[in-house]
Amino acid sequence: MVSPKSIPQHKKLYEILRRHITEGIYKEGDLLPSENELCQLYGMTRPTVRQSLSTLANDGYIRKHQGKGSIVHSLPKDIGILSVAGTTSAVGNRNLKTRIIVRPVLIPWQEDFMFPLTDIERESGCIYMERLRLLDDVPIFYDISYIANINLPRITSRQFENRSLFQILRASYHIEVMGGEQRIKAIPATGKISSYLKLNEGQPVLHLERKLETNNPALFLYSSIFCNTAKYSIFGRF
Amino acid sequence: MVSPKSIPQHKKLYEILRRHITEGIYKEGDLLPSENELCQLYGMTRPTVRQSLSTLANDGYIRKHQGKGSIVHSLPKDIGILSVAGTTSAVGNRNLKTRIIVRPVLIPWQEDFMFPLTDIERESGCIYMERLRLLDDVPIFYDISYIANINLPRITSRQFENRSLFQILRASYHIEVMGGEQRIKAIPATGKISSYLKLNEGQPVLHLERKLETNNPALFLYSSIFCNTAKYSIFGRF
DNA sequence: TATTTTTACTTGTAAATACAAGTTATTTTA
DNA sequence: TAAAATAACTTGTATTTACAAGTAAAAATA
Repeated sequence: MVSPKSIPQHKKLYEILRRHITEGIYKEGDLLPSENELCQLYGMTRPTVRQSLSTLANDGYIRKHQGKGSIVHSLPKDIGILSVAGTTSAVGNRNLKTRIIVRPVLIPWQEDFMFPLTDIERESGCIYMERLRLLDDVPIFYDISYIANINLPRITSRQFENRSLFQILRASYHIEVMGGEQRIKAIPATGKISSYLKLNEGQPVLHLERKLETNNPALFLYSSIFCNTAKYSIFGRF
Repeated sequence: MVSPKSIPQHKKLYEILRRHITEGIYKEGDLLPSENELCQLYGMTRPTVRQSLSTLANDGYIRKHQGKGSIVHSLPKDIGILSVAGTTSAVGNRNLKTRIIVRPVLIPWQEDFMFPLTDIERESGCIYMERLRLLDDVPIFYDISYIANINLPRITSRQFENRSLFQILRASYHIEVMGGEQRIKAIPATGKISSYLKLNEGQPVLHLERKLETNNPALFLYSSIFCNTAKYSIFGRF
């Protein structure tokens, strides 16, 4: 298993501040303590503090302004790495439910997979699952996930109801998503997709094909996501 | 006007390396010179070099590996900030054309604009233009742009054919895009959209509403983009 | 020869220091 | 009072130094 080792100071401060922002201790528009104040507070030097703030800025949690300070720029609540923004009103995180359609099973990779695979991935087999995610009991995401079976013992027997796949991977296997790539297109709803998302055949559906990189350089998370964007938009920052 | 001032060293090196990567001097998978070599080559200290590399990594041009080095991870050719990835084969940049549908004109902002506007933006008026972007003579993007008329003299009389809006803003006004946010949805093609993109009514179209931040904190670039994703996907990295 | 160990090189983390440059509030001056 | 200058903040840039940790090739060893 992965040992905790010693976590660098700049990462510790990053996690502290990120938690303070996401938990609302610092609210949107608030000014963070100045770099020198953070130095004193947490007993670090300015380069170390600046590295934490730099990461926070890159991740979109704050904006830095020379002469002013660091201003909190909190992101909308996200679902995994995706975010939804209501077209009419803001969406809380409360009414989000996850329904499992196909429990995690170990299967061989399909020949014509949407992304090229390494030999190691092919040999390891594919953990496959299908989920439906609902907002206010309206199906929004139909999500097909594919993960190479590399160092993920007992994953097929874990509870995925109302828990993010990312949360489980992070908590149980110390796997963190580092970045990734995706292809986006608009397609007409057909068969399974239209029935799961409760749309008429031919209605437009957003289709995302994504490959996520993790802190394990051999392990990628793949997913094919179909979104009903009639009521909600996908929201993104870059 | 914006004076050139003195550009920081880390930014200079960033630009040099970025150009070397995009121009193919360093190809995908190549190892960049080590940090110490770059220090010697460009007469900088390691923290300065590291800042350049850190920015390159954040922008997705390289990946850093402890003990190994920095590996080039070049992005696909982009169109503005958007990227396209062919579903069958890679797409070069050669066959890309831009057709102006509505030349830049100064108009008042519409009341129900897709993003909230500041008073300064409203008072400044809106530079409006419509463009169609074609790949191999097939219309892919129908692009409506809105820019607040803040310090952009003579912009309505510039040449936009086959030049990116971003290129012009960067070259003529020293405006650089820092980041932004977007909403994505799938909608059915209607009227003008279906005719410009040569699609049947009701066929799925990708709709992006984006707000881009610039190095001028008062200036944002807004655009509403309709994409024909029947043949090509929108490609993104994060 | 094959394995292990060592060495050299890579990036990562961290400190202490200095000055530049932008912002804001205060103070001074007209 | 109102404008201008100043001072006291803020973040930005940059150098120097040191050691930790990961990687890969070279050398030593079995």
